[in-house]
Parts: sequence; structure tokens; C-alpha cells
Amino acid sequence: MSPPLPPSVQSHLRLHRFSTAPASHHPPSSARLAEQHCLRLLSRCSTPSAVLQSLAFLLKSGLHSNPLVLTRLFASSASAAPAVLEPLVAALLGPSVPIDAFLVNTLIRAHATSPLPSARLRAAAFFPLMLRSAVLPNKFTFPFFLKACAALPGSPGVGLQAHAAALKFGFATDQYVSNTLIHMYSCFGGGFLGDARNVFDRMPKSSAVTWSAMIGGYVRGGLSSDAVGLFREMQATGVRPDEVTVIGVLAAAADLGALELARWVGRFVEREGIGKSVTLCNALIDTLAKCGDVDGAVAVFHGMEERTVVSWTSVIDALAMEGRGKEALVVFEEMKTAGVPPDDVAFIGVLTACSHAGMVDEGYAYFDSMKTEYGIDPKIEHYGCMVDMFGRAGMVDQAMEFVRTMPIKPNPIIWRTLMAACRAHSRHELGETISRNLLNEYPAHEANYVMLSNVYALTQRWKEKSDIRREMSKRGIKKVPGCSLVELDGEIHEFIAGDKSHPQWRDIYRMVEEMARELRRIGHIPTTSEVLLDLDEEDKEGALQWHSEKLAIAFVLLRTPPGTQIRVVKNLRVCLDCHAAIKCISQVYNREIVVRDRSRFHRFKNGSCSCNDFW
DNA sequence: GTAGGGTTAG
Repeated sequence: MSPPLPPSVQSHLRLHRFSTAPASHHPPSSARLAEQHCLRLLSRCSTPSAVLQSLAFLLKSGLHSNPLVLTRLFASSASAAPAVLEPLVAALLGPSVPIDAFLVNTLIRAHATSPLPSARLRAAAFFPLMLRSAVLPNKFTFPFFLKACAALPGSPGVGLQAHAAALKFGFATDQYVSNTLIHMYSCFGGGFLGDARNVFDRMPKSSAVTWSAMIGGYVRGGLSSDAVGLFREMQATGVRPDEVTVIGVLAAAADLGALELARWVGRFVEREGIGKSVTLCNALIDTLAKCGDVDGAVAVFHGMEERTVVSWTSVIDALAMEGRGKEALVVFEEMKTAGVPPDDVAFIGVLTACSHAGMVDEGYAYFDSMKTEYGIDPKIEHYGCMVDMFGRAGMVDQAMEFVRTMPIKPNPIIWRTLMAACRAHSRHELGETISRNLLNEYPAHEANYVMLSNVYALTQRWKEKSDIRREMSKRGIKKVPGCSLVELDGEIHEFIAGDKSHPQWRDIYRMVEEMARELRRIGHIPTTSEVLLDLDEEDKEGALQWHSEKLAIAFVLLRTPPGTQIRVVKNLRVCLDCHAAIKCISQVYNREIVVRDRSRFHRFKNGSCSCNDFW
């Protein structure tokens, strides 16, 4: 059904009828008039509803087969709602419309950038349509087409065909096409990163775009060290990095927790006169925060002339990560006062802040306000925050009831959040039930085995526990090894639990032993029981003493002068024993130790931690 | 009318 036409269109229709009446010598063709009107209308189409109205007019006036009008409409609708795109496609494919490359290109682009997966899926299908209609692709076709394929990382086959077609039509060596190929392959992940690198290596000429695409690809693939390495290579070749390149490097620094690098990028941007756009500042805020420099992040925020909802959200997240929930809420209120309406992502930050600071009532009020004040439908992430909030506060039954009654099907993350609550508040029976269900539904996920095994350990059911372990190894499921990173003099050093691959491992292990002696001297008792060993997600085989964070801390203690801050980034959560041990280390060695966990920051100083043992 | 980029529950 067509929506009601706006008054302007209705008045035009009247005008239209009027003008079709027999007139003077050169009667203007009604089709021509309507087309002109339509083009005028479309040139003002900036909102989905405007596009929809134009569409209604098109269908009514029979212009939906006019290629010029259609092309313009597709271009206007690139940012419009998917609901608009669907009838457009139907309009195109229904009547016999003369198709040219321009039209198909526009169509591919409009669909490739749609937020709806089904629309993106269709984007790539327009290329065969082009060939069927005996239209040759032009130089604009492949960048659009490949970008559409990049949006479908689940079906790399389409992308491979696209690459083959680009070769066949002689466009594969075009700069734009090559750059997009790098991007596309790196979006596919896994071994395709090698294909991206292949394209990159074979390009005779490269630009900042080329390097940025490859750097971004490494970051996306979790190879942030390689991204940084490639950036250094880029500087050696003399290609001038631009804003986008630098944003890629910042993402790498954020991933690695490399504060020195992040600060260096800040200075580099100033020195090189790279424009400090809102996007760049947002990346800088996020990166500094993820490297543990919240105050630096806030300083960047305050220095910005223009701020978007992303800027505000980044600061809120930064504070929430440090457990500074009250401050995060203050910023959220300031954002609203500043006239920036929060979006769904901002609410995730706010709800996380409430959850981590134990502010259940506030959290509930904000959750309600999403819908009532801002018309935002909560997504699974928001429900997840609420479950976490109840769970952390010890309201496990409320959390369970919340999950039972929520309008979205709970996903594994929701169940794992509940599990964490059960573990923290000793609700072993409920935990076991959830854990078993989870494992039945998702038998390929290692985390689910670890959880059930932890429940058995907590209830001293060693037999069941070892059964689970056996099941895991039988299925070839491995735990993710614990891994800690530290940055020293611009180098990133990586430590894995119990590994001896570092060139200085002998010194490091001696230092760890010395640390253990010192800790015992002041009365720290290592929690070596198997229960606690398994409480962590860390590999069971790695003895507590050789947990990666301890190796990393020992290394930095050896290599830096007294009083220097120690910063560690860990891929998993810190285990109970390491948490207690690091508190003591901060006291004995008089060092501030900042550990970025999988979920938050811990600042150890004078024998205590900023998380107040609540994490 | 063409390429690379910022915030997201545990």
C-alpha cells in the first residue's frame, strides 16, 4: 500500500492533470513534466520518508520505469531505510526498464550500504543482472561491487567471483579496485588476509589509501603488531599517512594497550598537520582510554570544538571501564543537556556504568527511559547489561526472571552473564543447569566447557570435572591461552602462561621466583587449590606462578627504574590468585601496576586495587 | 557517480 501523498505532491498531481489538457503549439509532454518534477523532488530527498513519498509519486505517475528517475532515486535512497529499497527493486525488475551501467552501479551502491543484511546480499546479485542485460561494467562498477562483497564476509565465494570478473574485464589493476580488494579480502578474515596482502604486494603504485586498507585489515584480523609494523614500513617508503591511516594505527594501539604509541600518534598528528577531525579525536579518546589514560582521553574530549554522540559515548565508556560509574552518569546528563540525544550505543555505556558501580535503581530508570523518552527499542546488548547489573548486585533470581520474561531470545552471552552471577553468588545448582543447557546447544564453544567444569570444581565433583576435560580434548577443543602484553621503549612484548620463548626468559623466571619469595615473606599465601586454579579461564596446565601477567610484571620490574608505572594488557580476566599477588607486588616493589583485563581496568597501588575486589 | 576510518552487553 502506498503511503498518503504529501500536499506538495497532491498539488502537483492537480497541476499535472491540468497541463495534460490540450494546449498551444508545443504541448509539453506530461511525462516530461512529471519527470522533471520528480527529479526536483528527488534532489531534495534526504530522509527515508521523503524518498518513500517520491516513490509513491513515481508509482502513481507510471514513472517507475524511467531510468533517469530511477537512478536518481536509487542514489537518494543509498542512506534510506531498507523498507524503501525493497519496492524499488521490485519496480526495477518488474517492467522492462532500459538498463545501463550507471543505473546498476547506483543500485549496487545503494544496496551495499544498506543496514539490512538481505539488501546487502542482493547488492552483489545486481552484477549478473548487468551481464544478462548485455551491459558492460565500467570503472565505477567494481569498487561498488567489491564493497558490496566486503559487506558479506560470510560468503567469500561471491567476492572471489567479483575479483575474477574484475580481472576478466581488465579493471583489476585499477587503484580504486585494488584498494577495495585489499579491504574486501581483509573483511573475510582468516586466510583471506593473505590474499589481501597478495594484492597489496603486487601493486606497483600505492597511496595512503592502500596502506590504510592493509593496516586496517591487520587490525581487523587481530594482528595489531603487524599493523604497527606496516605503518613503520609505510613511513620508510615515504607515502604520507593521512587521517584514516592514523586512525588505523590508533585502533592497533588500543588493541595492544600501547599507551606510548597512542600518545606518539597524538603528537604526530599535530606535527604533521593532519586535520583533527571529530572522527580522529573520537578514535584518540577511545584509544587513550583503552590504554589506561582516562584523563588524557577526557582532555582530548574537552579540547574538541565539535562533539558527536560518539565522542560523548567514548568518554562515558572510558569512565565506566575504570569503574567510575558516577562520573560516567554525570557526563551522560551533560550530553543530554548539551542537546545531543543518546543513541542505542550510548545507552550501552550508561547501563554498563550503572552495572559496574552497583547502581541498580538508576540503571533500571535509564533502561526505561530508552523507550519512553527516546523511542529506542532495547536490543539484546541492553538486556545483557541489565542481567549483568542484577547479577553483580547479587539479585540472581531477579536476573533469571528478567531473562525469562524478556521479549528477545536469550543468546549465549546472556546465559554466560547469568553463569557469572551464579558463580559469584554461589548459586551452583542454577549455574549447573544453565551451563548444561548452554553446552547442549553450543557444543563447539570452549567457554561452555570451561564453565561447566568450573561448576564441578566449585562443588568438589572432581570425577565430573575430569570427564568434561576429557570430552574437551576428545573433541579437540582448546582453551584460549592466557596472554599478557607490555610496551617497553616502543616495543611490544608478549607473554603466554608458562612460555619460555622470550629471549630473557631465564632472568624473568628467576625474577618471578624472587617475587614469590618476597610475597611469602610479607604473608601472601598463594591460593593453589585446584578450585581456584580453575576459577580462572587460564590454562590449567600453566602453574599459577607462571601466569602470563606475572611474567610480564617480572619483566618490566627487571627492565625499568624504581617507581616506574607498570602497564599490562591481558586477553582474559585476571585470576583470583594473580589479583591478590599483584596487590602485594605493588606494595613490596612500590610500583603502580595497571592491568587491563578482558572487561575493565585494575589499578594496583600500595597493596590495594581500584576495583575494590569487585570484578 | 569510484578506494581505506570513530563508540557497542560478558
